[in-house]
Amino acid sequence: MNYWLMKSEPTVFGIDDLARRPGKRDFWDGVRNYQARNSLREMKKGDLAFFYHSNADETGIAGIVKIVGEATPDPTAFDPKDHHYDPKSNPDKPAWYGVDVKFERKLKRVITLAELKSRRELKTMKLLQPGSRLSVMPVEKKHWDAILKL
DNA sequence: GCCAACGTTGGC
DNA sequence: GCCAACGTTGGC
Repeated sequence: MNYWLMKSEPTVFGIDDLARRPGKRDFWDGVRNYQARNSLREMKKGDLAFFYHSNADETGIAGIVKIVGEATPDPTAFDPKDHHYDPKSNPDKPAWYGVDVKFERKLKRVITLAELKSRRELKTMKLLQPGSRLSVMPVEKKHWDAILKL
């Protein structure tokens, strides 16, 4: 079982949008970066991911989602009307993928980026490396556990 | 709104 | 293959 971190802007799609429909699955689409895409394809059913709010009033980890469906081609890449449309992508050879996620729980409070940065034990997290802008990335178990203890 | 860091594109 | 120009991400 692996752990992940997935970013979204809460004004577009936040943890509350998931919390509103418990038990339902949502397709995590719109990822258009190859490294992030590769992480999506490595995800297995049952993996857990932190739901991270970027560009938010409170930037940080807001909740946890469960991966309930492994990577399948992202249909928004083929839809000219979609904001994430990729004119170069070809349905016969899909470049972009998404996974199915399900709401697991909200954290009692948002664990802010500032707090994550302040923790010595989290220094080596991928999220905190300078210039790290990936919207989907792996989280080491030791970091996952440490964060849940905050 | 600003801007640094990064990814992508395209000319050569 | 190099690299400048441009677009995007995301913190502040």
